Amino acid sequence: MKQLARTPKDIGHAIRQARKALKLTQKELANRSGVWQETISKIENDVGGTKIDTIFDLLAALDLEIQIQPRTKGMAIPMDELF
Amino acid sequence: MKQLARTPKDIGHAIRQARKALKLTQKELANRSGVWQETISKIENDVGGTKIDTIFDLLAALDLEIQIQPRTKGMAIPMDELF
DNA sequence: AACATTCATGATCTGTAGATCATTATCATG
DNA sequence: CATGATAATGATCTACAGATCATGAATGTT
Repeated sequence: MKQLARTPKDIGHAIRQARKALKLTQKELANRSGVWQETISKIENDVGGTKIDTIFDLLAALDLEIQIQPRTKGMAIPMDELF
Repeated sequence: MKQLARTPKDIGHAIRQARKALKLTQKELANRSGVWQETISKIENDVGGTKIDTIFDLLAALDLEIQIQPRTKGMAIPMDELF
C-alpha cells in the first residue's frame, strides 16, 4: 500500500487510511503517538497546517515511512541526472 | 534515486541533495519556491521543526514528491542519527 | 429511540516557525 | 591571500500549530 503525497491533504488521507487499516480510533492513535486526538482530527481533515515532527510521530506509530522521489509526471530534469 | 525519510533531518538531507543535484543555490531555490534562504538553511541543517506546507513548497520546486509506505525492514535508525 | 463510542469543533494559551533585515562565517576561485 | 559568492546565525515580530478542556456532531449498536 503505497500512497503518493504532494500536498498536506494527501498526508492526512494516507494517515486516516493507515489508521483505519490498523483498526485504530483517533484516541488510540493519540495514545501511542503522543499526538492529541483533536490534532489528529485536524490533520486528517486538512484543517490548517501541521509540523513535520507531528507527522513523523504519527507515521512512526502507524509503522509507516516516507520516501522522497522525483515526480513521475512533468519532470524538468530526466531521472538519470538527479542524484 | 529514492531517499528514505523517517525524521525531519532526513528530509533536510534529501532537500539539500536534490538542490545540489539541480545545481541551485539556496537563494535560487528560495526564489522559485517562495521559501526564504534563511529558512532553507535551517531546514537543511535540521534547526527546529518545520511545517509540511513549507516542505511541500520546496519539494515542488525541486520536482520531488513523497510516497508513504509501510516501514521496510532494516536499520530503524541510521548510524549518524544515533546520539 | 436511546445510548455509547468516535470524531469534529470551538476557545484560550503557550511555544515556535517563518518573514524580514543585518551580520557573520564559510566556501570557491582567481 | 584576497575577493566575491554562498551559506549560516541572530534579533525581532507576526501568525499560527498544538496542548488542553469542553462540548457538539456524527456514527454505530441494541
